[in-house]
Amino acid sequence: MRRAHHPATEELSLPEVMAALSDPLRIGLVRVLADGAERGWGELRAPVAKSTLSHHLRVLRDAGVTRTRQEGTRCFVTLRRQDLQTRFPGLVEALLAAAGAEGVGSGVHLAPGGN
Amino acid sequence: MRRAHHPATEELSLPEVMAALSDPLRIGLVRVLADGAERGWGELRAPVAKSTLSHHLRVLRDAGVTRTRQEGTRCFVTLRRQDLQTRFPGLVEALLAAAGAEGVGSGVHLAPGGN
DNA sequence: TTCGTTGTTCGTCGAATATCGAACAAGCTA
DNA sequence: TAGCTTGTTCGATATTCGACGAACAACGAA
Repeated sequence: MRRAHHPATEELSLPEVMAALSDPLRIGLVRVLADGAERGWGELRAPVAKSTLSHHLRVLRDAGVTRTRQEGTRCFVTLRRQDLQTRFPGLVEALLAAAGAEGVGSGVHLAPGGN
Repeated sequence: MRRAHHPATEELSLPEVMAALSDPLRIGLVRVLADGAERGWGELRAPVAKSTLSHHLRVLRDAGVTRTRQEGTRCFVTLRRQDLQTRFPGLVEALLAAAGAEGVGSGVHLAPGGN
């Protein structure tokens, strides 16, 4: 579990962010994180193998969409909403609104018990 | 030169549109078309082979981002801004603003003489 | 130290993408 | 009809992506 790299705000790449946000599962993850709360990795439920989920979270992290904090053997994920808003104003809001209206990424949700 | 398929407004897929807009060259094409004017294919200049340009225009068209009209042996392209705004409000505006600020897709431009 | 938990990384696979040049097709034009 | 122009389509490559299971690494607990 090497320490993950997070691009600085000024390093965010628009095409990279757009690409990260072009997958339904990743859009679902962003939706789940949209309320700004920090979520535990294990709290995230998606219909894919955990290695696949790890991959998608890495794509989001590498693009600068999310931030991962490590605590012991656990990880916590947050949406870098302010950073994204600074660099690409309105983009995430528009995406979330559209995704919500369309039900994109609805396969992703949180563990019932708040696990 | 078969007649191209254009998805209806209600058929636009958010992930597909996001994917179409995740390539610098395609973002550049959208920027060039952002003023709403219809542009001739031959007017578009990009640092790629014409078959590659044709491919990118097809990706945009298939995703519903642009509309292609054929007139004789020539093609004219427009941005489907209203359709996109209807389905994904604010998305294209946010993208254009960010791309403009970042200079994304600046390799694409119009032929000097308006060809 | 020995487990058990928690994510990451690795190796692999098939599908998709970006790119090019060449060949092609559809209309004009001579 | 014979060219010319204009894009599209067709291979051919090279690369990337999404997915999986298995192996691994880091840490806490027993």
